[in-house]
Amino acid sequence: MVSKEERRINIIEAAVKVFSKKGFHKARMEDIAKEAGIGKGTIYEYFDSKKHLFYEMIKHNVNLYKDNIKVILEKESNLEERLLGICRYHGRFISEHIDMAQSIISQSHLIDDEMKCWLFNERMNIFTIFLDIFKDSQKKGELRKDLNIEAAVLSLIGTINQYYSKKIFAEGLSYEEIDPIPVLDVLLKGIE
Amino acid sequence: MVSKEERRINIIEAAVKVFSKKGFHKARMEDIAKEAGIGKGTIYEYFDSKKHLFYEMIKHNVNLYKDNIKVILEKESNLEERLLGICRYHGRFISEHIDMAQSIISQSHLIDDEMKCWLFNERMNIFTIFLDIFKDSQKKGELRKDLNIEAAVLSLIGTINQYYSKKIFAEGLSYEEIDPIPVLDVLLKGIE
Amino acid sequence: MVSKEERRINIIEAAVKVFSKKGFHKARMEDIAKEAGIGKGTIYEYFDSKKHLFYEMIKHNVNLYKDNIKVILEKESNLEERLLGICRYHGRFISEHIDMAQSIISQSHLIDDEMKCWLFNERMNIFTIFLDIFKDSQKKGELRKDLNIEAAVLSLIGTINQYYSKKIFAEGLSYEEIDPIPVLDVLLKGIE
Amino acid sequence: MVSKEERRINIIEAAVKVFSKKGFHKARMEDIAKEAGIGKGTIYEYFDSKKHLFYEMIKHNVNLYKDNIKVILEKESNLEERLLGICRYHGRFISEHIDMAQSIISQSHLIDDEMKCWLFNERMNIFTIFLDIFKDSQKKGELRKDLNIEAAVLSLIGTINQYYSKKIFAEGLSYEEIDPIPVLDVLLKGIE
DNA sequence: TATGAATGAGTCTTCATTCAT
DNA sequence: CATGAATGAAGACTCATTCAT
Repeated sequence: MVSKEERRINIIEAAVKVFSKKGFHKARMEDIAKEAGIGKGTIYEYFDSKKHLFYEMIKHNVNLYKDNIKVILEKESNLEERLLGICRYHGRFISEHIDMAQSIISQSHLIDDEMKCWLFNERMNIFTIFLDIFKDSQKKGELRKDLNIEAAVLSLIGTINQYYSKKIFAEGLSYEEIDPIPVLDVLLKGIE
Repeated sequence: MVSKEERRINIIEAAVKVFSKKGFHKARMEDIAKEAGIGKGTIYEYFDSKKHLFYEMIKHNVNLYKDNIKVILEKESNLEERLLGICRYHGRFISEHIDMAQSIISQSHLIDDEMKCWLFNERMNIFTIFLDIFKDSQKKGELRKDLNIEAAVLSLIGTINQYYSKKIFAEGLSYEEIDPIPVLDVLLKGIE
Repeated sequence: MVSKEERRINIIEAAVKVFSKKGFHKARMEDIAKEAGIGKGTIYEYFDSKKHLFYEMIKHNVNLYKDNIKVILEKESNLEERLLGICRYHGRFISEHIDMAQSIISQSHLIDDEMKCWLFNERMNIFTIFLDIFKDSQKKGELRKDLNIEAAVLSLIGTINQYYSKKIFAEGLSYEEIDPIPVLDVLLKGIE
Repeated sequence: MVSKEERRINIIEAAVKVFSKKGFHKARMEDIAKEAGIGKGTIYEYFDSKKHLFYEMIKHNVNLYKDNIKVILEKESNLEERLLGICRYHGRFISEHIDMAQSIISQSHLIDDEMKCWLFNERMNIFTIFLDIFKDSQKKGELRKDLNIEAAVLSLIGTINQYYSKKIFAEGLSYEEIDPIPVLDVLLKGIE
C-alpha cells in the first residue's frame, strides 16, 4: 500500500531516471511505468500527459534544488564556506540531473508559455538568492566594492557548470572526487 | 543553377534555422525543405537521414566557430583584446545558434557514439586552443603564476555563456548591445 | 438504505441521462456512476458490462413506452382521441429520450444479434399494437375500406417522429407547446 | 495514376462503406484505408482527422442527395410523378446510406457546433425545396387549400423513412422491389 | 536530378474492467 | 456490499523515408 503522494513521488523519480537517460522524446511512457513498477495507465491517474509529467518533474527538482541551496546558505555565514557548499551541491545536482539541469539552464521547445514563465521566475528566484548573498558579503567587506555583483553571480553559476560538467562527463569523475578549490580560487582571485 | 556544394550549404543553413527554432524532434524534414526552397526528397540526395543532416549541421557550425575564434586570436596578441574578441564572438554565436551551442556544450540523446566521440574531440580541440592561449599568457606574465589554467578556461567559457544567455534571453538584448566589460572584470580580477 | 431493485433503477436512470447526453461511446462508466451517486465498481454489481447496462436501459424504456401506450389506448376508444394521445406521448418520449428513441427506431452497431432480435420483436410488437388498433377502427368504419393499414401505421409513426423532431430540435419548442392537430389533419385527410 | 480529386472521392467512398457497416466509433482508419486500397497515412494527406473525414463524407452525400432530388423535380412537373420520384430515390438513398441518412435525420454526439450548424442549414434547405414544391402544387390546385404544408412535407419525409426502413431492414427487400404506391395513397388520401 | 504522394512503424492516450481493501 | 486505484488493450495520428515519375 502506498499513499497517493508517495506514488506521485515514485512516478516522478522514475521519470527523472528515464527522461535523464533517454531525453524527453525518446522516453516512452511505458518505460517510465516499468521503471516505477506500475502499469502505463496508472501514470495518467496522477499526471494529465507526458508533458505535464515532465513539467511536474522539473518543478519537483527545482524546488528540491532551491530547498537544498537555502539549507546550505543558512548553515554557513562565511562567504567561502557558502561558495564551497554551493559548488559541491550544484556539482552533485548536475551529476544526478544533467538533463534537469539543462532544462533549468537552457530553453526548451517542449515548454509552453506558462511553464516558460514559471521557469523564468524560478531562475530569477535562484539568481536573486545568490545575488542577495553577494550583496551581503559586499557590505561585510568580503567582496571588493567595485565588483559587478550580477556578473559575479553569473560567473559563479557558469564556472561551476563548466567545471563540474567537464570533470564528470569528459573525465568520468564522480562529484565527490572533484576538488572545488580551483573553482573557488579562480572565482575569488580572478586570472590576472 | 547551383552547384552540389552550394545546395548542401543551402540545406544546412535551412536546417540551422529550423532546428534552432523547433528543436530536433519537432523539426520536420518538410519544414527544412520548405525553408531551403526545395522538395522534401531532395534533402535525401545530399544527406542520408535527418540525423545525418543534424550531424553535418553541427560539424559545419563547430568548424565555423573554430575558424572564427582562430581569426580573432590571430588578429590580437594582447590577452585582454583576445578575451574581448572571444566574448563578443561567443556571445554572437550563442544568440544566433542557441540550440547549436547547447548541442556543442551539452550532451544529447540524439547523438550516437561516433558523433559523441567527434564532438568530444572538437570540444577538447576548442578547449585546447583556449588553454594554449592562457599558457602563453601565463608565460608572458599576463596571468598569475599560481593560476589553475584549466579552471580559468572553464570559467571563461561558463561565465560568457551565463552572462550572454541572461542578457539575451532574460533581458532581451541583442548581442551588440551587451557590454563585455563586467565579464572581463570578474574574470580578470575575481570577486574578492 | 435502498433495495437492490431501487439501486438498479437508480443506475438505469443515470445511464439514460448520460447516454442521452453523450451517446454510447462518449459516455464513461465513471460519469454514470457519478450521476447515480455511487462508485464505479458498484455498477458492475448490478450489470455485467457497459453494453449490458445499455441493453437493460433500452429494455426498461421500451417497456415503459409500451406500458404507457397501452394505458393511453385503453383510456380512449375513439380513434382520433387515441391518435391524439399517441402523438402527445410519442412526442414527449422523443423529447426526453431522443437517443433512446433513435435506438428503438434505428439500427445500431452496438447491438449484438440477440439484442437485435429482441429489439426487432419489440418494434414488431409495438407495430402490431398500432396495427390492431387500426384494424379495429377499419372494421368500425372509422377508416376507409381500401386503406393499406401497414402503410398507415408507418405513416403515423414516421410523421409524428418528423413533426415533433422538427418542432423540438429545430424550433426549440417543448413538447407541451406543440400543437398535434396539423399532424392528425394530414394523417386523417391526406394532402390532396 | 489518380488525380488528387479522384483519390479524395475514392477515400470518401471507402469511408461510406466502412462507416455504414461499422458506425463511426467501430470503424478504424486502417479499415477505411484497406477498403480504399491505400495506406493508413495516405488518408491524412487528404483529411485532417477521422472526424473531418466523417464530416466531408456527410457533406459529399448530402450534396449528392440534393443534386439528385433537384434533377428528379426538374424532370417531372406533375405532383404525383414528383412524389413517386422522391419516394424511389429517397428509398434508394436510405438503403445505400442508412447511417448517412441517420446522420442527416438525427442528432449526433460526434458533430461539433460548426458541423451541426451546416447540417441544420442543409436540412432546412432540403425541407425548403420540398416546401416550395408543395406550395406550387397548392397554387395549382393539386393540394387542398386548407392543408398545412409544413406538416405535409414532414409527413412525406417521415412516412417514406418508416416505410422504406421497414421494407428494407425488417423484411429484407431491396429498394427496387418496394412498391411506392401504398405510401403515396396514404399521403394523398389520408387514412379516413 | 528533383519531386512529393504514399507509406507504416511507433507512441500517447483513453477507459472498460478487475480486485484488494 | 461498495469502492476506486490499477491495469492494458486498442486505436488515432505523426512524420522520416521511399520511389515512381
